Amino acid sequence: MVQRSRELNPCPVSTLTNLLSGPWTMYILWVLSNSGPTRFGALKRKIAGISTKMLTERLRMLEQEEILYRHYEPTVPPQVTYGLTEKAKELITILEQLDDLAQRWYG
Amino acid sequence: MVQRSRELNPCPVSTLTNLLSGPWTMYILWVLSNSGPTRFGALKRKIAGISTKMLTERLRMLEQEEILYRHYEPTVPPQVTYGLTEKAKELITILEQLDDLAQRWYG
DNA sequence: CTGAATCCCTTACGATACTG
DNA sequence: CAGTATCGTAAGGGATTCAG
Repeated sequence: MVQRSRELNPCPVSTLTNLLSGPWTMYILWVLSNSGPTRFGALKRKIAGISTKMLTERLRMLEQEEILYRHYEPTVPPQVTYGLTEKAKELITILEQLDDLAQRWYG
Repeated sequence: MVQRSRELNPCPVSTLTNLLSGPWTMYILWVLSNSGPTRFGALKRKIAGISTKMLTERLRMLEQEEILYRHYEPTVPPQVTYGLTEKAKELITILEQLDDLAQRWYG
């Protein structure tokens, strides 16, 4: 159900939370927020335990929502860099508040 | 992975986002926030499509985190009411911001 | 290096039936 | 009414392999 489409569920909040609810999603945003634009391999290393499949899957999804961008450099070997868009930064602001809360509750 | 325990993952934000990432979780909070304390059956009706199992499961989890409380009234038939705790209200504040965002992005 | 494709196994989840 | 118990299925996600 994580992947309910926007069409099937017209509620805006659901659209957003369904997106964020995916595994690793918030964590990916968090890492990109702290590290700035990051290449695929580096991202995978920073997110210990994530599989290639999961990482690409989540990146595609976030890219599609224009929450992050993908920059492809056709060198050999190719370099692909992911970074947050302006849209993402609004989201990050909110995630930072979640972080504050988490610190107080569990920190 | 949704259910990673607090012990295994010491990061506070992960603890919180793992909790919120569960299916229906945010939606349940949302409904309780809008409706005030609500009985089990009513809750189930308001959250169209959720199964009994899922609902109880999520409720137990949120109760354990003291994000909501469970009030049992031993009448016949028994009445059980769920409501948000003070802790939850901090969370709701943040969820409201997510709502704003969602409205602007998808609304 | 950055993925796409395949296989395979686990578990999450829904449906159903039953209890205090 | 408010759940618990059991079961079966669908699919989510890891490991691995291959490709541009």
